[in-house]
Amino acid sequence: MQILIVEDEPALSNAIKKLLEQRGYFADAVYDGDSAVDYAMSVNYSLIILDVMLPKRNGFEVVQALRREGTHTPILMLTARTATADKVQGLNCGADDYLTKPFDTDELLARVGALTRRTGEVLVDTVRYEDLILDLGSAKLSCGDDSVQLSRKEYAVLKTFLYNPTMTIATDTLIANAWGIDSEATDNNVEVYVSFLRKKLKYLGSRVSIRKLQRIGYRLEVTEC
Amino acid sequence: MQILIVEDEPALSNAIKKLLEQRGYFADAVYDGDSAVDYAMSVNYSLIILDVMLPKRNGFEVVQALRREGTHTPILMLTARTATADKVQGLNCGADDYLTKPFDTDELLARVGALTRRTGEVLVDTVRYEDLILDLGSAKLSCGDDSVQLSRKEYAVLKTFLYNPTMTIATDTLIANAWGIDSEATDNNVEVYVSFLRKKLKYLGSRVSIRKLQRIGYRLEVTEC
DNA sequence: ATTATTTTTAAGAACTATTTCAGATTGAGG
DNA sequence: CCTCAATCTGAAATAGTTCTTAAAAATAAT
Repeated sequence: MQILIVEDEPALSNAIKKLLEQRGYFADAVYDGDSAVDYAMSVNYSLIILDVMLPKRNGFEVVQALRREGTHTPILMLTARTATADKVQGLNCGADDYLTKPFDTDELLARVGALTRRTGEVLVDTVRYEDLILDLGSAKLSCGDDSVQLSRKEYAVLKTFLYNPTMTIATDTLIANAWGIDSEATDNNVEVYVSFLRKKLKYLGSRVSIRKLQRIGYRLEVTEC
Repeated sequence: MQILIVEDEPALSNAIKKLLEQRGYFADAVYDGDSAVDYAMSVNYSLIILDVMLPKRNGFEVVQALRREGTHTPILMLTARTATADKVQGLNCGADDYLTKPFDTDELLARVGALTRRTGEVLVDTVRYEDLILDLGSAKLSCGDDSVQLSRKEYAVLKTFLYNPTMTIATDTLIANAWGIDSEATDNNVEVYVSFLRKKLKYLGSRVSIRKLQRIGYRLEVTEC
């Protein structure tokens, strides 16, 4: 369960991130409206927590931009004021819920829970492909009777593959998804993590392997037996 | 789709113009910075391809002038050097992408595609001819049930053939397309790659073969069976 | 604060692609 | 039929990419 936090005040942003991670969510944090749109368009988040007051583009503009692009990800808006006007404007322009600062952690978690649970009525918490099952909650990957725990990055990389099992995925796309759009990560980071994942896939004895197409990208491959 | 080429070296300018026109773009060419600004302000181009080194005003000055005038047309900068400094300066002053010379035609077309696609347009992802299917995403060539992976250069050469399946293609054209407009590649490079491709076509059992017309060029040929 | 785990960085090995070269082969013109 | 230039092909040399490992740095857990 992946959540995007859009909040320019680092202290608050970190606090929310930590809180969510404690509860088993994966959270990315960005600090302005433009990055928010970039991230939200490239990663399939289950929820976006969005401050109204932001550099570059304010929260309302971000919501509008995302909805215009066809993203249905639930959005929880944060506003510093009690102003009902903000609430109305927020909900009008496409947000799903809102919360005024300061709020307590229980309240935040309750709303996060409500909004993520709602995603598509059916709660999808695993991704399957061939003989692999990835548990999105615990990041545990299993194949038959065996299973291994994935680290956060391993999970992020593998998830990109499993969501696009037939596509060849460019290294840059993997970096954008797993490390972040404007990260400093290099091809070598991807190589290392692909290597980790290959080791785990081999250990599990899966039919699925990760193949490299030189200078193009990586793709899942299924070996018939 | 209208493109403005700003390049003072006539050979390169013409080559780019021809290439773009082959792909269905309309291209205007100008040779100095002042004309570039004049043209860009009076015609609504979808893209401007802009050399850094220019008479009268250099590329950076042109970008700045255009952005100051409120033009948002995407700009692709060309620079002769690998200098990252140029790239940074270019992107800082408002260009959207940049390319260092020498570049090959695929790379140019890919970037032109990326920059003009923002304004809509669909992406074709295979080319077919007779019994051959070339997957443009993965550079995989298939024929019936069999398929082989092509290398970068094999792909570039074969694609030129498949885009012009009935034409006789001059060796120089192949060099320009696959190695780059002002590259050092010789006829022998082409010969070697044609040889590689013939081997793969034979392996696939395709009806298509590559025929040499002495001193003229190469052409695809289909053998009836 | 210490320990364990994850992530990043770096370096060399292994692998793949490309270029170069030399000899073999082909084909046109005498 | 012979000769010369053009073309083809295989092999070696070079260049470029990807993989793996280990150690360092950062982060999380105890």
